[in-house]
Amino acid sequence: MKLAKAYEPNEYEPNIYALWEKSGAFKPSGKGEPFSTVMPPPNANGNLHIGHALDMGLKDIMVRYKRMQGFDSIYIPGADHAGFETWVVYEKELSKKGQSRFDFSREQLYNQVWDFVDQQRGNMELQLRAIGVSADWEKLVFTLDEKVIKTVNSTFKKLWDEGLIYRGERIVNYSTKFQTSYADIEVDHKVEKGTLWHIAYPLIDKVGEIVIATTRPETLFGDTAVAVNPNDERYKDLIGSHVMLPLTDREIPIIADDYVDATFGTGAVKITPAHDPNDFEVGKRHDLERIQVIDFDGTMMNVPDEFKGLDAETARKRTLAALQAQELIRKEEEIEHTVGYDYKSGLPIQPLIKDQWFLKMEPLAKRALEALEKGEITFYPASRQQILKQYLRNIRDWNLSRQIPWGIPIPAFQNVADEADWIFDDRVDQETIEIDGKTYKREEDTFDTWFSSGQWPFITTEALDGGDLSRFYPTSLMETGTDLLDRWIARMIMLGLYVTDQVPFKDVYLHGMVLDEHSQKMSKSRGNVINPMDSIAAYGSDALRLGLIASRSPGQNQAFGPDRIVAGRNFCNKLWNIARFIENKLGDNFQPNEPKAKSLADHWIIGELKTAKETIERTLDDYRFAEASDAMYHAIWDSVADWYIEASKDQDNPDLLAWVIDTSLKLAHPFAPFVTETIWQTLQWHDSLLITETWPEILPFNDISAAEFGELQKLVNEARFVITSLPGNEKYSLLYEDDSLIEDNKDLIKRLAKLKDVSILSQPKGLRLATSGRDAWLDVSAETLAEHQINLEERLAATHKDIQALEGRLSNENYVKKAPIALVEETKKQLDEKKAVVLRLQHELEVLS
RNA sequence: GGGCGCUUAGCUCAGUUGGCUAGAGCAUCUCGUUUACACCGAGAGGGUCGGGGGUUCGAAUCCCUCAGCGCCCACCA
Repeated sequence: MKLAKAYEPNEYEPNIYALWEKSGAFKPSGKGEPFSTVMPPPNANGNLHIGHALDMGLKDIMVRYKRMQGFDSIYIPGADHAGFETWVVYEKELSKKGQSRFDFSREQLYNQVWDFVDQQRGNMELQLRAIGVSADWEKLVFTLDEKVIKTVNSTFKKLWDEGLIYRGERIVNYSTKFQTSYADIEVDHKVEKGTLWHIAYPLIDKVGEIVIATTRPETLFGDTAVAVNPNDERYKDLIGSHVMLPLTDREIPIIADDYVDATFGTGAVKITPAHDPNDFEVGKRHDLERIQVIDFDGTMMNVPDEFKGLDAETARKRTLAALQAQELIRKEEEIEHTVGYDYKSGLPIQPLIKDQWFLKMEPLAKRALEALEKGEITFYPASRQQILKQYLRNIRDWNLSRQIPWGIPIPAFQNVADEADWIFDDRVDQETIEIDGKTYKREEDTFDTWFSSGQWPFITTEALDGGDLSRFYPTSLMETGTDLLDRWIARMIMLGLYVTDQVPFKDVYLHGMVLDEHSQKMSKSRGNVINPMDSIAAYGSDALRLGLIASRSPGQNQAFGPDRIVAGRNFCNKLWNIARFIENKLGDNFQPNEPKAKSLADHWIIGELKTAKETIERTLDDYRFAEASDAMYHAIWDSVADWYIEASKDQDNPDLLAWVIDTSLKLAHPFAPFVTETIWQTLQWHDSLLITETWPEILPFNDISAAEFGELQKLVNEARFVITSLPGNEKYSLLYEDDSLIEDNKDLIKRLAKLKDVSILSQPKGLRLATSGRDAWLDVSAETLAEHQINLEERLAATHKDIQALEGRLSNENYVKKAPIALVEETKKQLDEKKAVVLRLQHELEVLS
């Protein structure tokens, strides 16, 4: 088969992927040590972004590498219903149609979203194929699959039975925009400048007032006390007396509580148990009433008529105006404080009281910490483990319930006759159930998405049922973005240990964010988003993968631009053209025999590929993707293409040439799967798939012959350097004196250094190639030589400097005594070489003068 | 307030037990169409590795310190 002049990835990629998939290459072999990784299920609500391409690409490199190395390997794909995230997307769709969630029943909504997601999922899976993930599609798990729900429910029941689940009224982070509560880690905390208003509350029992300080005056209507520190001398006498709550006719007490910091503000705090977590706790201690004044939709309630229905921000302005009118504002102070924002809408989060399901985290976190202390999981980069530990040490209970219909229903029912009586039952398709003559009503909330995602490794590997994938649990590698350390990694470790008594994975690799080429975050609003599908269409899937992993280190955010993709594309084309040359050279009917090194170049290239192979193994085993890819890239481009292919034009060893292309393709395959497989399929001596080929074996070679080729390279390099530094574009001949290495490789040297000729002579003549250490000259004319004198002097000076440095090192007694012997020997050898160069240069200068 | 990270060539970044002349991609300059490739080849220039100090025979790499930048966590109203 004749290959086109340039590699056109789009012509081949879809067919190659179909070939792999059809052949069953993605399935585990069932032989060898297991290697497994699970896909962080992409949200089934839209398109993949560039981060996915990196995420999926890194894992795919490992899976392909391990597969070729003979591991029983699997990459388990997934799709996430992404409860809240999808819900937000779907609500937008609804509002486009002029509809809202309130127009439908829970079942209707669930079904509508299901259809929406089903459609999106197909699209997403196509995109994953375009990225080239070698995932076992038959094992795909969707987070709303029957088996997922079953496992999630049984985990919930276990937690419930063991007293780790509780339901209660708590202050929760509430999004008034999306009308659901959030987990603590879903709140964006921002430090901002704000105003601390000092407001006078008139005393009732006594003459005077007490001044409280607050940043949220609009919640004043929900105040049920004023608190001071019990040891605060200023207010000691006032404890137990009452104040009149401004703008109302309500009397509230002044109480003492240690929570109050006497040094902050005025030392007196308004207590609003329904709208502040601290006040909530104070309220519990003092048995205070909770008055909700901000409704779940974010508008004011239980307030005087003129404030009713206002949004919180407007209510704040009006409240301040009303207080101003009554001359109750004593002071305005600028302060820095943190404000919680809805990570999705950007609006402030309202702390509101709601009955919610909570998971006690402390016992789970404790086990996770123990496992981390024991080193049961290795982190890349290691520093992230510290951050995780810190998170686990300060963990708070997890609010599991979300007030959205899209998700796994919480399997709980409430006795209609007894509000406090909740039971576990998974018959969530029924609104009410009867048990022992009692009627129970279904919980309407769904689980936080991360509750199911947190069980992902043992769900996808069917570890609990002993399914045929259970040999892959615990999984080998968990690879995801640094941003998911707490919300996903931590929870998988905790729930994994809780449910399976094992850590869910051995290694965790975290990648940083893909930023745009100016290190700015990619975002639609900035318009700097690189769409992976567009890149693939323009440059090919391999180019994108190569570009993404180049120069990237774990946990580090890194800029990424078209330059890197282009470089990847160019590499693929280089590989393509190496193949074109070789196929052309070998002919259509070639069938290789046992490859064997014959020429110096043969020995040398085997050595180069050996080094590359070992470097790739060493780095990849340590997840140093960029270094591995770099080693592969330069072995193929610099060694195979620039030297070996050139050398092959003057020699004939087809068996070895075939071995070189085969080995190159194998080494490159994890990094550039499509182009390597495409080429493999065109090589007529293969009837296999590269994807399931074995990792290359290196042929025996002779070190000395390889080193001799290195000598030739040195000579060629010097000739090239000297020729380009000479004026004009003349061609020169190389003359040599009794040198069998040159004699035997005349044609090669002539070709590589672009010489007119290479010939033996009896008398030295022209310009000597001094640094290569051989008896070789270029036939440079006397006039040119005179001009060249300066060049020689410069080189002599530079060499002298090198000698000085080397001698300095060797004259240091401690260096000779303490440095490794090999290093000292190397230094000595270098010194000798440099000295020889000086002699030759000096000789040249003498001849010239 | 705690924790983590970054500062290396014009740009974006690698550099893992401290050891040859500190690397890559892109960009720049010179030359070149020799049939694998101009998505190319040959060559070159460009860095006091943020500043200062220390440990060491030897530091981009380890320690201290200063400066600048970024991220995460934290209920002080």
